[in-house]
Amino acid sequence: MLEQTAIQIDNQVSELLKRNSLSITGSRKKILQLFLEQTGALAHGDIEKRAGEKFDRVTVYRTLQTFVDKGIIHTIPTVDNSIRYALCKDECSEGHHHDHHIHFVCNNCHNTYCLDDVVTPEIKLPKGYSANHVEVVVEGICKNCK
Amino acid sequence: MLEQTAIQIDNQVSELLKRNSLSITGSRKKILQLFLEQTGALAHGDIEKRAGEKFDRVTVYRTLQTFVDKGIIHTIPTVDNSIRYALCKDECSEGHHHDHHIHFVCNNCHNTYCLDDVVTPEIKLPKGYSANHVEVVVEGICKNCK
DNA sequence: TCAAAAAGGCAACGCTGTTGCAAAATAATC
DNA sequence: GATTATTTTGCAACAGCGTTGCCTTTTTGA
Repeated sequence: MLEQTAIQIDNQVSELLKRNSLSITGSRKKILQLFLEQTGALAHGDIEKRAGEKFDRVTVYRTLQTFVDKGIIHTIPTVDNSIRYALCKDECSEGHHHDHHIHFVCNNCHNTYCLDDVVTPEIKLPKGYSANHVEVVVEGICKNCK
Repeated sequence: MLEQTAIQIDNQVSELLKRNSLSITGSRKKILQLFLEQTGALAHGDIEKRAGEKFDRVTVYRTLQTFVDKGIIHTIPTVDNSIRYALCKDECSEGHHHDHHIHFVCNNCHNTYCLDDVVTPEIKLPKGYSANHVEVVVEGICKNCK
């Protein structure tokens, strides 16, 4: 991956916001940047810590909600009941998430990763049940901690 | 399944508590009964509503925690970030849960079921990742709502 | 540049889950 | 069956998360 200058990232972020017809504001740019700089997923707490000195708690909540609504990020359920957020791949659009990948939580570094190349398996359900969506969360040790 | 009299259930509950070397108290009996009467899983809120008139919020929390510690119930993560609890099968013991089944959340009746017969699939992870535990939650329509 | 619209900040609130401590219930011993 | 030791409960208080309403500030678009 090529190194990007601050200005390039800034442009990338603004582009992304425009494409989703969102106003370009400080908090949105800052929070999107956090996601772009980050390989794993972010908990609300992480975001608040890193962006919270400049922005209000409420703004962070509202910004994340906006991003989820627009299909820019998606949520990941975790066993410890703390929602995490990660960037969606481009196929997602407003009100239509297509996160058919699995999620991986490292027990060592506690990062959450979207394993985009691992497709959720087919699950054979008992008679009478029909599936809409399958969520798979794997816990273990990630490649950086092994 | 045979109908059980109130006394039979009461005995069953007391037995279960004794087997786990727990004191037999009103709240524990009441909450265990709720689980035995119920096919699906229970959210904390459900339990508080149905047992909360007689017992304090805190007692419900502590009772559930005790049951989880003893391996009597297990937690189920959900997409909406509300923990649910369900009875463990007999193989579970103190500090050692073996819930290798998948969980099903109905989008219609919002019940959560343990599908004990559906085993969690093998997931092929990318190089460097190793799995400890796999959690599968399927959303859809259950057999009672189809 | 200016008005309209959108977003942010602040204060307040409700809900969830936790902790410490005293009172009550249960278990264990005689 | 009574008495003591242990466990559990209820109460009060608290911290954290997430939300809402309202007013101010920023952004947009004309």
